[in-house]
Amino acid sequence: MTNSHVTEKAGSRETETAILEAARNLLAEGGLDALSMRAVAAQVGLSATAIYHWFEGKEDLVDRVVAHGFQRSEAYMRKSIEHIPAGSMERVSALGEAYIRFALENREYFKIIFAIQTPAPRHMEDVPGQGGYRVLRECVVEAMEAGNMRKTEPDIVVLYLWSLVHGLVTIFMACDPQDLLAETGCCEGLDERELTIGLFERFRDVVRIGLQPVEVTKGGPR
Amino acid sequence: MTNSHVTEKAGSRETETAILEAARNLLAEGGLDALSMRAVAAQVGLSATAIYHWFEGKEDLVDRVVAHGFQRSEAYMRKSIEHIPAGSMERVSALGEAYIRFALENREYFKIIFAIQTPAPRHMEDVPGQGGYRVLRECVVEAMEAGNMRKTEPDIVVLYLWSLVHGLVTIFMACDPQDLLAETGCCEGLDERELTIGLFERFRDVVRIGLQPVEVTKGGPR
DNA sequence: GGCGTTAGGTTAACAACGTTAAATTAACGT
DNA sequence: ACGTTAATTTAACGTTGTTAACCTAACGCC
Repeated sequence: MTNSHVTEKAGSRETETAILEAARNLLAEGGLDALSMRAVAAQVGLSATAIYHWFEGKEDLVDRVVAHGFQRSEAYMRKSIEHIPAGSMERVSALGEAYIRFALENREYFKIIFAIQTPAPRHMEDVPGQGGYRVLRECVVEAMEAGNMRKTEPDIVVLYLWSLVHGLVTIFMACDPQDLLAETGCCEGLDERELTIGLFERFRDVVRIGLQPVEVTKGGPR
Repeated sequence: MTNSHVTEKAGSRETETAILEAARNLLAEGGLDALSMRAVAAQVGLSATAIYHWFEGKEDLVDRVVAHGFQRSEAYMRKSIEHIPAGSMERVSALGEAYIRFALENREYFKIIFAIQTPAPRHMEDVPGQGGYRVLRECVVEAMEAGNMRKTEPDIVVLYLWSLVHGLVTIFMACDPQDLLAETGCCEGLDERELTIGLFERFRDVVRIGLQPVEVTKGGPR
């Protein structure tokens, strides 16, 4: 070994960790296009091919980066609701907002989850925290048991809520609907984050009414 | 010119069209990874660099493919609702289902809309049919005017519905939640399309209650 | 001490990619 | 015949992910 850069840092797993960290940083700063094996290697002070000792290939490296991101997002969401009473709709709502905030604060990472062309869809059980599904489901179940949400299959409700926040963020990352919303006056002077979260708050009434316990809607037009 | 392949087909715009068609076919069959300039050129019977006469570069080619896909999706959706009475919630619902069907029938194309790392989000006004936004807004406005949906800013409702179907499709394309749904018994023996549409139908009650006109919910817990 | 083995790298090379620039050819108008 | 234009090809470049051969230090064993 001739490279003193690595001599100082090398340990049994420290190189692997350094590679992952370099990959994450490159992704965060420059997106997927910036994430090349040569760029990662340069950051760590190795040759590009040294990475193949620790990872199967680029796809493996990216998968590992993604998995770590899933862990961080779950931790982020759990932290954002830990001070809110269990069983409340406020907790469910705060989770939705946390999902959006995490995505917007980690947009490059968030993008690649759904951008990467895997041969088959990921199995959710293999994903850390199930992509946020687990914590959302806990909150939904609690709200149902507390009588604050109508009782139905929790998984359907979880998918409904998840689809909603996920769709909102995804659309905003790909398209700029500000010109569409100009008439509503709700986007003036707001940056993307404020607008996205503001829209989510506008959705909350619809969601809350749609999910309120059945007793209240019995006299409805059904 | 030595290539008889092109001699037969060349016209002032026929080459351009052939290139676009080849790109679409490659994308549909093999996804974004299969879409290289050399592969497209081989399909048309040209050298890879001939494409640069017609397109600025690969990005331009893909943008054109995407724009065409947007047009097709709008036409698909308009066709799917043309026999359903205007102003009805059924029409809104059918639109959501059509969005999902189009996405699942054109998954590779659908994926690249949101996978492509554009420098900035697309301006919706620049997108043909505004990505489906326009036709959905028309239906929402009609439903509100007919008294079948509560009156509020149409654009908020449109974004709510769009986020929902878009999120559902996007999640399903990236993840496989079947193992999560095993307990609910709603996914047995169903393929992806049936499952996705089945879930969308399960969402409809929530959506309909959440969007019903205000008079009915006045006595609610608000 | 010599040898074989292993871990963690480097180097050399390859195929494929998107792209630029120069060269070529056919068609047209004067 | 000549100049111009459109539509291509060819040659070449830099970049990418990757494979395989090679290198070196460290270790354990005889």
